[in-house]
Amino acid sequence: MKEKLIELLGNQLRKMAIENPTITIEIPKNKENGDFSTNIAMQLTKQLQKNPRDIASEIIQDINEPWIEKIDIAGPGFINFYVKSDYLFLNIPNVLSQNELYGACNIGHGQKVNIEFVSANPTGILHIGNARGGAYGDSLARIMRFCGYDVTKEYYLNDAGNQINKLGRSILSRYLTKIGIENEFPEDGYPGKEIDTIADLVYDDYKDTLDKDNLDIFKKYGVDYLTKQIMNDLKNYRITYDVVTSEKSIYQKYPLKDVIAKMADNGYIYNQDGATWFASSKIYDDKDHVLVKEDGSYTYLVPDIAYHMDKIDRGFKKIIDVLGTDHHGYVSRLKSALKAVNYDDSLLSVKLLQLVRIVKNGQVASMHKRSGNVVTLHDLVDEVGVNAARYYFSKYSLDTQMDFDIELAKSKSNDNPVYYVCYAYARICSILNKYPKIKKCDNFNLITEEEAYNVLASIYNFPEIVKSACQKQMPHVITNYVYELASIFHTYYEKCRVISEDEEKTMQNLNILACVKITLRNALDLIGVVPEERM
RNA sequence: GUCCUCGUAGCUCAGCUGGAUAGAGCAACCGCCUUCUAAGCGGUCGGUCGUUGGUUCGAAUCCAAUCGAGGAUACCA
Repeated sequence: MKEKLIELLGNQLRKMAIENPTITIEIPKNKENGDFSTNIAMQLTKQLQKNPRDIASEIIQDINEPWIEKIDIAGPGFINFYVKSDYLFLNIPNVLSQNELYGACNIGHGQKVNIEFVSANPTGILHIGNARGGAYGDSLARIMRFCGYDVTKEYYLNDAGNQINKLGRSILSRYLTKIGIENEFPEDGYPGKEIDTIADLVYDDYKDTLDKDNLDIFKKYGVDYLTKQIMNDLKNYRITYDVVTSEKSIYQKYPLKDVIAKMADNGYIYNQDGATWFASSKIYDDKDHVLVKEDGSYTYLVPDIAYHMDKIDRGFKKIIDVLGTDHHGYVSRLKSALKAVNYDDSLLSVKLLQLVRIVKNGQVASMHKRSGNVVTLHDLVDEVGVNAARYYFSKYSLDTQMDFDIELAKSKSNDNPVYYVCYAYARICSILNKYPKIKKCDNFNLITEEEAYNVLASIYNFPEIVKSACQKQMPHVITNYVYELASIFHTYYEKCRVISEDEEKTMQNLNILACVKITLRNALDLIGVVPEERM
């Protein structure tokens, strides 16, 4: 419909000798302002040196289309179109036949996209901050896939380096204590309960035969166990990955020496104070950074550069990293580095999410691992369920600083709007289940209620909403939409009885219900929520 | 100090590539269950869009300054 209007307006403007105007058609918030609206007349005021209302009337003066009921010029110069509502009814068979594909499009044209998210180090189990990034990354992936992108969801597993050494030493310490050897727990070690569990596992297999020379065994047990836990927690949160890339494998594929050599060839490397530095300030950064420390070991940046080279080499045209805002300084470093190795850094975009703060008894609590306030993803899903958790985190834009109130989440979970939306779905199912066979209608002459039009108009908008969520890379657009559709549906439900003596009208209403069901389900799927048929 | 993000109703948030009287939910108050699920519906109350300037026919939206909150500025990852 929008396309039709744009074409029509384009023709009108051509008659006025205006070529290639950028016409935007929007759907007015207020229904009194028509079904569709454009502000083109106001945008042309400068160019034409005329008052916008005059331009508008000139544009519309000889429009005579059967499908347009009325055209108004309103306010400062908006052109409002009132379209015959047939187009809403025409959409019904369309929704029913597209079914789980309703709302999908192909603006991605199969372009290869890599979305990396969560990627927590396997040194502990996932917490609530990972829940936010996870919900975002996974939903974005679903949306982009729905829009025709070839999406790879990826987890970068840091199974090497300093953090893992710490992990190994932590487990070793617990193990030694267990077999009665006195030792001190590493000051910078990981204190979690799971460390004890892993030490037990090692003991089960090796009894008391190990000592500090077997650090590699402890590291391996730690990484294996925690990776399994992490993946399991994510799976229960409805997140699965297409690819898990291990840091170790990157070392083999891209020897870190070579990476640095390449940067050196391009003149971005210098030595100072016994360390090897990257002159990132010559590119995007305001500071230089160390790549090889005085003791000869690499900083985390080097494997990360290699890893992103790998992503580009694998042919991805869009590379999206989802990170916490505390990594914000890292972006210019990494982009500089990619440029320094002659890779196209514009392929990489980083989504920064504000950190989740925990509120306990009205107080903002620190969520540091040592503080004991860590809320794990596992517990969260246990307490409130996947649907509520996914919905909650998909509701907010990435740059709101979210305060997560533990008590609220636990005690008043029924206030979560996810139930409002799922309730709409359950109401629909309850009616549809009474009619195992629904005849597809092609005539909706008995549907006259405004509430029904509103439902259909909302459904009609869905594909646009999906596109916009995809382009803006903002899944919360879907969440807001789904709530609105549920609300419009509830109103319709209260106002118009679906089932009545009039069989034909009942059938026509059931067709509408089926469309709402499809749209709700498709939209919820994009944010990882699976509604129940009953509640 | 420098850089980034945010500041919208009592609370939690939408709206931000400039457009029509700034929208939801929660909270408060008033109505609605003999009929398809009341986890619902209808209504009332509630806003100097942090502040001050600027650009514009038009600014919550863009620009500058300023105040406030959070974050980044490691030979940690």
